Amino acid sequence: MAWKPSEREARGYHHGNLREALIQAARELIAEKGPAGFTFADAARSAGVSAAAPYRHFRDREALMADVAREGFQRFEAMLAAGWAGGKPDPITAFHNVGKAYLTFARTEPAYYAAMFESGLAPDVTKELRASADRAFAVLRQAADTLVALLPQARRPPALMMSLHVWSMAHGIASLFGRGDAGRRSLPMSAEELLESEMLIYMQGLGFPQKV
Amino acid sequence: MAWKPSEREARGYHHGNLREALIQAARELIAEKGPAGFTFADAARSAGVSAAAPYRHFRDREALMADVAREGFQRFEAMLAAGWAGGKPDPITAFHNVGKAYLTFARTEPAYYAAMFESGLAPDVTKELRASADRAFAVLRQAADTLVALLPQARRPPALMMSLHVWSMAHGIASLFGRGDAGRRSLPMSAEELLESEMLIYMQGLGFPQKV
DNA sequence: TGTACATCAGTGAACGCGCGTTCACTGATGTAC
DNA sequence: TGTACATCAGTGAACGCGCGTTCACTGATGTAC
Repeated sequence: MAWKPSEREARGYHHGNLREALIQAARELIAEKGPAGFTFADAARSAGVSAAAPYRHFRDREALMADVAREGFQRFEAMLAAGWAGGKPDPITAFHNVGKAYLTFARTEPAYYAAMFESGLAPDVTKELRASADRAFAVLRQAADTLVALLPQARRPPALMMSLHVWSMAHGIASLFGRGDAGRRSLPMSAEELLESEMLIYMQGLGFPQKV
Repeated sequence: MAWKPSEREARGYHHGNLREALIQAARELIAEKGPAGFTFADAARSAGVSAAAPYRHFRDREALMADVAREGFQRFEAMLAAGWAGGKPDPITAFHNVGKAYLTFARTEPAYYAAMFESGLAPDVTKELRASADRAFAVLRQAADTLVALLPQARRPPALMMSLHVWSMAHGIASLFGRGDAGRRSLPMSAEELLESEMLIYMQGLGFPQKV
């Protein structure tokens, strides 16, 4: 194995990117022990820095948590948008893909997901957090807009309502069944299958054809 | 104001019902500050007892939390069963009432709800917890059994799947919008209306008539 | 290119605090006779 | 009905620990000239 400087030697007195390193450390600790399972001091320790250092970047633990959540919503938005893919190959398939992307995010990024939805943070503890959460929801909302437009005018549900319905399905499944962490409830089918079938039945109820 | 003995004077050396008092104290603290927002010592203090006393009744904080959750599931089961009311006046109406009961529970008992679903407890940290959770779910499951039997045999969905769908809807709405605590996301419609419409569309998709 | 200086982002020691946990104890209660 | 005794459910003092937070400090970096 080639010689590698110790982390401390390598970085010297200044860390260089402590802010991001703390967010990263917080994510790892949340993934390990849940959103309540770490302290400000823990995060500093994980980042290889003294307990006083984080104060240069975050007012307190909550401010750090809010930034983890904000970053999470940004990636969440990107993931949902990638699922939607501008409504390709067709809006209905794309809508199902948004649902899949939702669950994939919750499964592959349980720490972000926990910070976003289970950390006890108020949704508008900061303007930035609120805005990034709204932008993520807007992806779902916009997909719903496109979908309802496929229906004859007389039978169009409110797109906002539809997007809230789908959000609640996906969030319900993700938080009950769809997480990497141990101890979740187990199921006779995958979370993805469960959401897929649920959305299918729901959309049937709205009068959508299976394909467009 | 009439003379009233201080709590300590009134109860004397022995508390009499400390176990229940600690569960009650935990509930109040959870309602105030969230499931992570209290310590074992806090609970003792709230119950008016020394910090060592809880050890006579609970191994640690987690054991106390598990008992709060267990008690919560028992009341939850009762509430859902009351909503179902044996399928009266008709199964479809009764099914909607189960959904309403779900949200009512989450709203009126946010502390129980948090202990049950958001405390980070593993669902089977104790046999008793697991069993009480299963009994609550069984109410929903049994209602679904009754409902699917209304459909022509060829179009019956699996009742387990149906009950998981409805559970995820209700849980999703409850945890995103339907709580008493501050900081939840606000909505253009009530959580109840949202769930009612969601279930209606879903059941339409399964081919249920509006009434039976 | 070199030097002086301001600014920034860390350190590490210190503090007070509350928590979890143990322990020998003690007051109250229940029961055998 | 009274007494002795076992058991139970509390007390309160003590401990070690880690956290949050402040502070004067210092090493590194950037910039003006």
